[in-house]
Amino acid sequence: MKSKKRSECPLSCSLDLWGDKWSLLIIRDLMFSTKNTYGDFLKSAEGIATNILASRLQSLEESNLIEKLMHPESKVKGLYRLTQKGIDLLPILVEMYLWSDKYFTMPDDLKATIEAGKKDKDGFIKLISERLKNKIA
Amino acid sequence: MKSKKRSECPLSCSLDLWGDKWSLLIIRDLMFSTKNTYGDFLKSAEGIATNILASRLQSLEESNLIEKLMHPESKVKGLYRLTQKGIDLLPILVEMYLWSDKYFTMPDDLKATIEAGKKDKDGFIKLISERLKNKIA
DNA sequence: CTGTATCCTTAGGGATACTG
DNA sequence: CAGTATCCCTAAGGATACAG
Repeated sequence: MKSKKRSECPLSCSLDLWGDKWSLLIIRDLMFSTKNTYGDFLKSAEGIATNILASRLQSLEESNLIEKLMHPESKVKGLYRLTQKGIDLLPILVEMYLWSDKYFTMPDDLKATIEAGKKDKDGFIKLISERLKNKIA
Repeated sequence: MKSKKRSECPLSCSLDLWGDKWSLLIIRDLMFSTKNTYGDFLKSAEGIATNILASRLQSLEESNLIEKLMHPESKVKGLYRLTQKGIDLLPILVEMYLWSDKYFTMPDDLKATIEAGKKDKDGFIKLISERLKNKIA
């Protein structure tokens, strides 16, 4: 939620930017699904509230992790996508998935993806990363 | 702070366990410094409040990310250390540092460490990880 | 010094209504 | 449907006092 800086520690600074319970879930949606609109994010399983979503989209944009574009098919709709800075969070998310895989039971629809990430982590990161970069370019 | 489960998504589950603004800072202290007591954590630069620290230590222990032992030199003191589950968070923290290195200015005392992590990430992780495992064994 | 407890303020967040 | 606004409650968290 972009809280105020607590120390010079880079880890702490990162947490101040996106270390809340919702920001990374929006990032996740933008990374691993085709979700890219307000309504898409709302529909995600966690059930984020409308006001929270709006506030997070705003703070993520202020932090330059995502950017908001005009939707090509609608005047009112925004279209959100990751910036390079946001894309660079990918290795962190991947490691989180790998950790989770060790300590939680994985939903079926994720098993294949995780397996790919486990087999060839760097390759997997590169693949997704390229895919996302192409959207920017 | 171990909030209630919002979905089956492993990423979301992880955040429910340690995705607050303080938990990872305690983990950081246990990983990259010699801090291992209540007073040590209190002294960290971010200035955590006593009640928050106590609550986080408790929830991290409940989640089996850390464990509390008797301090060998004191009857009243607790001694905290990472469990294997906690140690396994290391790659996540390392990726966070590497991301930070790209987008924040690094404090001088961290530059050398980060440089080591950048040069040989896997080796770095293995090194720290072994060091922490030896404390458990 | 290690924690616990209490007080109190603010921020997070759910529900829902509302506007374009 | 996209987003804002309001209401209201609960959780987070700072300050400080207190107990062993």
